[in-house]
Amino acid sequence: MTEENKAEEKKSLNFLEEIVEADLAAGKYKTIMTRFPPEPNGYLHIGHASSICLNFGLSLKYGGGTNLRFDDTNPVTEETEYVEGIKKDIRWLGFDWANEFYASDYFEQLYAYAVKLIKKGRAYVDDSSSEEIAEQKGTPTQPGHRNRYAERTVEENLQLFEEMRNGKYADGEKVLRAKIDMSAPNMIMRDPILYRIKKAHHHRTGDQWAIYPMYDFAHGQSDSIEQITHSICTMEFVPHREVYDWLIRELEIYPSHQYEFARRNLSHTLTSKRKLLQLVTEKYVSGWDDPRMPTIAGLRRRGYTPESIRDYCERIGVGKRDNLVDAGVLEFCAREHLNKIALRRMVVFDPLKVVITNYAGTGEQLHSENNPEDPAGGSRTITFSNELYIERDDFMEDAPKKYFRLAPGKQVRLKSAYIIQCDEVIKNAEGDIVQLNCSYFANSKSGEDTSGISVKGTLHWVNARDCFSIQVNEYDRLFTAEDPANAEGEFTDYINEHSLRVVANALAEPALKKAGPEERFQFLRKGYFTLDPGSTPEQMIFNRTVTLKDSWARAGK
RNA sequence: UGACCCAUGGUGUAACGGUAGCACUACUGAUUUUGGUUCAGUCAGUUAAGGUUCGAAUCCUUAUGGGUCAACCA
Repeated sequence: MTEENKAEEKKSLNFLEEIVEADLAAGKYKTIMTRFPPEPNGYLHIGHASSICLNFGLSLKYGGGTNLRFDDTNPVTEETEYVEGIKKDIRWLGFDWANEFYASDYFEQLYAYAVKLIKKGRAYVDDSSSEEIAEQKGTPTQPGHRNRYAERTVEENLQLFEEMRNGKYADGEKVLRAKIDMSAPNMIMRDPILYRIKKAHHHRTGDQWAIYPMYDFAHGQSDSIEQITHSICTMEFVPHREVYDWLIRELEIYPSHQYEFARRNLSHTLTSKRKLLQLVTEKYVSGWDDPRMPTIAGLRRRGYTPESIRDYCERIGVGKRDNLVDAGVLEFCAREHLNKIALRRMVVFDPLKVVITNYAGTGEQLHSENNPEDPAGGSRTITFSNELYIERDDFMEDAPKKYFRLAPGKQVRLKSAYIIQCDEVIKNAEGDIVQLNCSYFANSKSGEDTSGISVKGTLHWVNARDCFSIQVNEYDRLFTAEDPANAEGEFTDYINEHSLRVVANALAEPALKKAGPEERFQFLRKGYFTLDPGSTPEQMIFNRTVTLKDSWARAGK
C-alpha cells in the first residue's frame, strides 16, 4: 500500500523533472549539471529561493551538481559586497554549490569566441548610436534594416574589435553585433549586441577590460564552458533561447540547453530590485534585512526557517503560467515547521494585574512543557504567586455567551497552574480597569486537578514577582494590496500602515532570558517569535514571525 | 494590429486519449490545560465554440483572455 502510494507520488513530477528524467532515460546524460546565476547587484529574495531550490533540487535528486555562477558582466552595477551576501543566503537555505564561478572568469575565452564569430563573418562592429540602432531595429510589426557598418570586412572588424578592447574608443562609440537577421520576427534576433564599451572598474577584473559582453554573449557561453546540461531560467528569456542556440551552433561549443519556467510571485509583496531599493532608500523599512522585506535576509531576521522556505518552494511547484501565490501559503509553511520546533513561553503583551486574594503562600514552583508536540522536549519551571498579570484582552466585563476567557464571576484555567475565578473588578477614577481580584481553587493544580471544575478557557500569564520586560515587534504584511506592483497608482500607496507594531514593554516569564539567536519560540496564544540581532541582554527584542491561527478573532468579524 | 509563451476550484499544482486528484484558503464537527495542534468532513474547477475519437482537461482549428519582446540591463 505504501509502495503503491510511493509509486503514485513518484509519478507526479514537475515539468523540469520530466525533462531531466527523459534525458537521463534516453542516455543523453549520465549526470546533470545546473547552475544558479545571480547578478551580484542586489540581495536574494523569495523569488530567488524558488530558483535555488529548483536548480539545486534537481541536481540533488538526479545526481550531478549545481554551480554558483555570478553573472558579473556589467561592472557599473555590480559589487563584491553582494557576492558575500548571496553566498551566505544560499548556504543558510541549506545548499552547497559544486563550483563557485564568475562570468568574468571567462572574459578572455568570450573574447576569443567573438573573434571566431567575426572571422566567420557572423559579427561586425557597428558605430551607430544606441538611438540609431534602436531606430534601425524596426518594430514588432515592421522589419528592421542593416546599416553600412554591416558591410565591413572581416579584417576591418577584427582590427576595430581589438581596438575596442584596447580602449581606443569611448563608451558608446562602437559595439560588436552578431550578424543574424534584421527582419526576424523575434526582435532579439535582429543583430543583437554582443559587446559594448564600458570603461568602468570591474569588481574582479579591475581595469583590465574596456569592453564587456552582453547577457546574450555571456550566459549561454558560460553554461557551455561549464558543461551545464540544463540551464533553467524564467519565461522572459524565452525569446533569447533562439540566440542562445544560434550562438552555440555558430561557435560550435558544448550544447547546453535552456528551459524556462514562470517566475513565482508572492502576494502582498514585490520582488522588483528597483522597488525593493526604493523601500530601503525612502525609509519605508529599516534596510534590506528588515523583517518585512521578502529578501532572504529579511525572512531570516523575521524568524522563518530554511526548512519552511524550502517547503514553501516545494509546495508551490513550478509551471509556465503567470501566478500569484497567496502569502498564506508561506505563512502556513512557517507555522507548520515552527509548531514542531518552537519552545513554548508565556509573554503578556498588554498586562492587567490579577491578585489572588485567597492565595496564602509566598509562591511556588510549577512546571510547563516546552513543546506539547515534542515529548522529548522536556519542561521548564515557572513560578506562581498571588500577584500575576494576564492579557487585558483576556478579560471582559460584559462578555458575550461564547467568550471563554475571564469575566466577572467566571472561571478560567491559568496555563500549567490553577483555575481562578474573577470576584471583583477594580477601576481607577477614570473608570479604567486596573486590577482584578480573583480567588483560586487550591485543588485545581495542573496535573493533579481534583476540583472537578471544567473550564472552557485557558489563559497565558506571568508572575508579577519575577517577570521581566521585553520589546516585541509585531510584524505584519508589508502591503495591503495583493499585487502592489501591478495595482493602480504607486505601489507605495499600498504600504500597510500597521506592518509593524512595537510593544515596548511586554512582560515575559524568566525562562525567556536564556533565549539565543536563531532560537524559535512560540509565545503561547500569540504567535512565533525569534530574537532580533539588535537585541541585548538588557533590552531583549523579539520579532514576530507569524501569528497563530486565531479562529476566535476570525469569528469576531 | 508581427512573433512567441500561457490558460484546470478563490489560490498553487497533478492527471501524459480512459474515474478530474493533492495542497493552501474558507466553512462544519470531534479532541484539546494554547479559541493553537491533531482528526473527520463540506463547498468549490477543465476559458469558449467547432472538429478528430468508442471515449478529450489532454490531439487539431478558430475565438477569447492574460503575459513577453523594439535596454550598449540581466
